[in-house]
Amino acid sequence: MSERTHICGEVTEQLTGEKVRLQGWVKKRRDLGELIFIDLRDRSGYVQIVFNGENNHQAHEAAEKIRNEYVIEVFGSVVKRDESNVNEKIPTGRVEVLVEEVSILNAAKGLPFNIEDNVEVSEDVRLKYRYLDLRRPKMYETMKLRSRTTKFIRDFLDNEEFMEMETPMLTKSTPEGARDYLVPSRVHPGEFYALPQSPQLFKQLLMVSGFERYFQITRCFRDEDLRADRQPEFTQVDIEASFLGKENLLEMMETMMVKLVKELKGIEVKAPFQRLTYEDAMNRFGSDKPDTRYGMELVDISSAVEDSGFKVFSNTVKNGGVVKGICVKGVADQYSRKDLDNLGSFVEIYGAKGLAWLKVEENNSLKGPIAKFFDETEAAALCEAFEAEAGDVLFFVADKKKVAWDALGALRIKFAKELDLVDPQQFNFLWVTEFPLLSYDEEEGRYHAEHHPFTRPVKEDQAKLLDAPEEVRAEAYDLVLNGYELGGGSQRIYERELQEQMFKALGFSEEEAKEQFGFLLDAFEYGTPPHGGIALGLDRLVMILAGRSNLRETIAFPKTASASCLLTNAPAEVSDAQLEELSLSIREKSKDKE
RNA sequence: GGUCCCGUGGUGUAGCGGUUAACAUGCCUGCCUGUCACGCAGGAGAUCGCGGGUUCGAUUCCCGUCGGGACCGCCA
Repeated sequence: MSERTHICGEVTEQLTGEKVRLQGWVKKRRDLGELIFIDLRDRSGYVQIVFNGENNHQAHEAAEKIRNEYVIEVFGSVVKRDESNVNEKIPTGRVEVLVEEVSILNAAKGLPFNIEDNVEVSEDVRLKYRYLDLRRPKMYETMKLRSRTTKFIRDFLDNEEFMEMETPMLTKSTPEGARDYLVPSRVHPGEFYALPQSPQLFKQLLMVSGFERYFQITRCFRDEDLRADRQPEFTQVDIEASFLGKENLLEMMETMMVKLVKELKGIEVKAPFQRLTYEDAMNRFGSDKPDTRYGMELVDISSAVEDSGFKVFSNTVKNGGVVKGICVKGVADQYSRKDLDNLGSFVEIYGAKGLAWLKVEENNSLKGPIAKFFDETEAAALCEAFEAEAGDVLFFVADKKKVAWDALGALRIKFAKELDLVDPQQFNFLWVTEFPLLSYDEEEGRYHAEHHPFTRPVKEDQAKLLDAPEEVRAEAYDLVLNGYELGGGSQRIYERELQEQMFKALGFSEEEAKEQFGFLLDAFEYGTPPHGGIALGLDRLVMILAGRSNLRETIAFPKTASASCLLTNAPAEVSDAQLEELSLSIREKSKDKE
């Protein structure tokens, strides 16, 4: 077996007359009897190779045995095709390779599915045979896009004098945040490491150490339920910098994203990015990660309907709730009364008790089950509030603020999808700022950190940390792209006293704080620079760049919705000997044997 | 933890209270010298995810379970 001289995709007219040796996979064999065509594929594309029984009996005979996805090597000459035989659809379609020698490097069984881009295969089959799924050119392109993305980011940050450093994967479980993946210690029976949810503490310690600019493209683990855009292990671009204020950091990130999108997608994005406060984002879009590629913003009509004859609205406002709505343009004819009524069950998912709707007709007249509650003046006021015209449909949720936000925010997204309002070529970056630092957890009866416990409170709000925690805003920022949270970060606390106050606000006793985070508190006493950072979700970024809506498409070997791997069958039971070594015993599973 | 959708030859689908379980594609065999979604002829291939129930009879209806997916909760 000799080395190949070329890759399939580069066999074009320039090579006419040359001898080439190619190696690759059989994409397709077309057997016309004495004449056999094979499309030979490698990572670069494919080229047609020809076996002519008249000219080369031996090679032709071998070709008769070749099947799809065999790996073969051919030696032959590149010839121009007759004008009538040119295949304009592929870059190599003006030539073909006349085979002189062929050898089968490895045969292939019949595959569970064809290696083609337009897969008609269910995802579980794809995942079970992921190594074949990844053979599809589209998957190759996605993985290549991912590789180029990380390369771009590395180069950019390197150029900004950031240093790539590694932090432990076997680390300590901490109380705040997501559920940890635990790793039992053999050496310390009964004790566990945790896989990192993020390198948060370590990167802050690196700031204490004086590295000033750190980054890492690293795996993080969170043992929570999955979603289309959430995997239990995912990759973060983790960044931290000292002496670099929030504004400078955000500007740097904007530059990075603008250049990245330009380089990888050829799309121009303008900086600075739009900024929304958390409150504005929720009020206008019902989401802290709004997709601003389309309108349909939420409108608050609480004050307008406070004295409305429609008791559902007026009573909600009187009881401290809100009435909010969205206007969907020009769809009155597309949705029947029944369709609209059925949307009620959609908003119920988000805790709403119902969805009121009104169709707008000429001269601000309203139509629908609740239209009778609004007189002419009120109807006109509503239409004005929504800038509604004839043919539009108004939807309302009257409830607690959060329910109205969630329900209408979700409805807005649903309509945008249904009505195809989204431009896939548009990249709308924005920053969401001024998140609340803390939120009250009813179940646990204590506050927990919205971002994480190391986030710096806004300076003016610091005094309120212990008296009015819910009013304190965080020096935090989320980067949002097209309705996805791409990343988030904050300026950090770097003074022991403030950090101690924060732990106190979170309901930690002094002992607990010391026990869990003593090393950080101690570190803060040895000269800690002001610092802050951000972490970007690489998988999500690639997903959006690739125009996919599912994270599994951007990860070579992803997990299913129930966090298992169909390829390796992980997770799996382990031997008693392994358990013994780790001083573990498994509680008897409840088996419903009857 | 919860809600919803899906599970039928290798793959993707159709189907129905009693069928010879249909179609496409793939596969196998034969024929074919200009195919590139090759064509033509023939053929093999399915305990209808699993368990239970209803029924004279279940792939079909019901319950459970397992697997896949979407979402709510959860995810600092």
